[in-house]
Amino acid sequence: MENGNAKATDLIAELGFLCLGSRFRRLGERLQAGVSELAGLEGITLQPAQFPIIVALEHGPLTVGALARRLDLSQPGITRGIGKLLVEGLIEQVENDGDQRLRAFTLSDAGRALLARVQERVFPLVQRAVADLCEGPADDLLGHLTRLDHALAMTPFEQRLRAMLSEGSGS
Amino acid sequence: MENGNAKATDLIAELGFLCLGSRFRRLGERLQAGVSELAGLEGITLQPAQFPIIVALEHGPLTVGALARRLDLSQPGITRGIGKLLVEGLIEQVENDGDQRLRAFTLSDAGRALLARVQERVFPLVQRAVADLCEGPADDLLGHLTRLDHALAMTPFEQRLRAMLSEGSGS
DNA sequence: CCATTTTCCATATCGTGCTATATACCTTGG
DNA sequence: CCAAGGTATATAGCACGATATGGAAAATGG
Repeated sequence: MENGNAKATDLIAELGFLCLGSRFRRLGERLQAGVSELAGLEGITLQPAQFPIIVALEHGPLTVGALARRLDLSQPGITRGIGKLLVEGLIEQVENDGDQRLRAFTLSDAGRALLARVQERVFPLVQRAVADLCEGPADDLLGHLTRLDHALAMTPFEQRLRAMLSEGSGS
Repeated sequence: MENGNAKATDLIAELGFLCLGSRFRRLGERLQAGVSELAGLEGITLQPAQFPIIVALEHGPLTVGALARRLDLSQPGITRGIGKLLVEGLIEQVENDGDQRLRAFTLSDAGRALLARVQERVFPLVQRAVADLCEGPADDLLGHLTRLDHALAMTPFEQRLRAMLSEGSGS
């Protein structure tokens, strides 16, 4: 998105409940982009969709199917995410003497270190930035979404996160 | 998503403001899938992301850039959507004697007919289904999202739309 | 008036969700 | 004990958001 200002003419927002799917996707895209940029600034190259996976693995190994159920995402999506994390050496396959169909994974030392870093340096900022974003006179869902869209148009999420960075998170 | 029940273990939902991007995308995906299926049942093969484009063209031609600004989507996304609509004969390029960089499009007769059909047969059901989905004790955004996720897990959006179809929309 | 910059659109490619289907392993029944 | 069916994962490919970049037309300015 090169146009930072959503104008007063955002048709998808005007449509309200119609095209709400597009709207959610747009929002999700922007939020993930912000998280991704912040992580990059912290030297963390993880892509946004990998975060929930490593969080899920925090307390012990899980199989592909278990991850899919835990995150309520499709199994092929998990398989893909797992592949990336394996390549980056953040997770390891767990030895398994039993059912040979199962593939369980656990965080590697590098993965645990990265998760700790994420939890210390990234998540608190994201938490604050999103909470800020969601502030305001609570109304209905559409009101929330409109406020979100508008707030994001005024100040992109990445910028909000950068602001938190420089503001008061010096660890 | 083959597992219709989100369990009580949806980690992405548990994470609250963290991973909200993934959550929005998941929701958007499901809503669009429902709309797509409903449209299919009505004999309308449009993909969900095309709806806002044809709605935007309802009141006259727009250029690629104007559409991108109107819908607050990226220009390449619009170019792609335009391409599909052209192939299906739902829009036509407008003659243009002036600036040769501009490409403006307008609804064809088929496109206008389809839009009318969408507005009559699809949008009212979507409106009702989403409104139902969003009902409940209005609280904060996360409450809304949790309710949405949960409601969608209990009864998929497609099923809700189909219910509306059989219920009382016999036009 | 020509060179440079800007604007508009197209193309290439990526990330992340999905479905459908193939494959390999396990389980079960006859 | 083997055939049939079920389950777990992988692969293929699509939809739809995005960014980055290229080419052509227009605007600008020296």
